[in-house]
Amino acid sequence: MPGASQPVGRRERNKQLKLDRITAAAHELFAERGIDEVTTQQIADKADIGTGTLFLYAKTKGELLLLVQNSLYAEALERGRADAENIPETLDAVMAIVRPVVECNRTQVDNGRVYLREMVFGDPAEPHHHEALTITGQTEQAVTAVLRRDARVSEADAATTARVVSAVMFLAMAASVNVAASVDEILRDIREQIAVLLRR
Amino acid sequence: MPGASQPVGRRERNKQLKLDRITAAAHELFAERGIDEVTTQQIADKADIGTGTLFLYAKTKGELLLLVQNSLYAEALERGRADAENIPETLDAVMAIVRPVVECNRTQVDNGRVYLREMVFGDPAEPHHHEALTITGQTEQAVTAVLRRDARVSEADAATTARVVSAVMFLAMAASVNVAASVDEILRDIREQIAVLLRR
DNA sequence: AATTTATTCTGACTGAACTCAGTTATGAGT
DNA sequence: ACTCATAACTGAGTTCAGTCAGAATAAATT
Repeated sequence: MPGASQPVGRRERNKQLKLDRITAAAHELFAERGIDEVTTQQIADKADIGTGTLFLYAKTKGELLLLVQNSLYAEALERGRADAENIPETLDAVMAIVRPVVECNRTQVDNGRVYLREMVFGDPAEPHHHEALTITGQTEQAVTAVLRRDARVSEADAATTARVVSAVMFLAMAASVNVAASVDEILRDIREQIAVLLRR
Repeated sequence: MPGASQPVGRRERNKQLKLDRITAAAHELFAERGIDEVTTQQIADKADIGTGTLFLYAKTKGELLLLVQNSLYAEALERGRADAENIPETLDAVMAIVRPVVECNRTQVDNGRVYLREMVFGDPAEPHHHEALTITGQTEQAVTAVLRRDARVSEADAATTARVVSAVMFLAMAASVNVAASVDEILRDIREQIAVLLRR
């Protein structure tokens, strides 16, 4: 019997099943109505678990959003990373990484903004929060990698520049000034700032 | 009789008095315990008004924090602006503007972070929120003015660069990674990023 | 001065996130 | 199979920000 080396009891299986149900329920409701129009009670009901149980799997409602969205951002990053490889010009390559992230973020504006809010102000000790930060870190690394190909950017500055890019992205997506802005408008906004950053 | 041109009735006077009491109460309690350890009920009690009245003067608890702290940030900006005037080196001059703001923000870490959170994610239609954004705008203008003195920075780029500086400041102060960081550590962090931004 | 109108105040109430003491299910030991 | 210990679950209960229908007060009008 394959896999018998790791004895996985009913406990583990049930836990995984519940987590799956919670993730599915939260994902669906958040996508449909936006996080602010959904109560934790509704998620618990849809996942067919008790109220208290929900909070065993995610300490806060915000964590629940991170749980649901992290994988989407990870995919977006992967797409951007691939796109960037074939683009020689530095600014264009950086923007190739940025674009899918912004698109992902703007699928639902409210959810996107809450996601960012949780990332910066949430509790880093929580697992889903930590994963979100990891994705941001990987995004910065991808940008760093692109910058290293550019002779104008000193090796030492690449990582710092990537952090700045990250900060610019964050504010462009999060700022209430931009709540009504389209993906392209936000991308233009970000591009302008990164252009100045790279101009030397 | 001077001032009779603007008839100020009991209504107006009472309103001002109440606003003053609310501001004082909130200021004191927030400073003492931090915003998260204070309930709106306690503020109302201390200001000697009803619960509902509080929310006539500030729509949310967050707005209350903005109401209380805006003037402090405005003062910090003024100090920085003055300091920057006598500093010829661009990076140092920018940091002279940054420093008092960071100091102000770090007087009480939790309050400082919530202030930033409200600024980015709060409702821009609210008056105190709007004022906070104005102060940020003025900070960016002060940075812009300093940058314009630098021949390396093109006139057209100055304002954009100032926005980037603003984004860097925001994240350095807000990020949970830095909750335990000292003012000097945060300043070093910001300086490093701005240095790269200005290196050309 | 009395009456009407408009504004401001109020605290009991609501809604929703999150908790916790008690219950139930699982697996280990005998 | 039975017992015990531990982990997982539960929903009534708590807390607190924010609301709202009605009371109170100030101004305007007669």
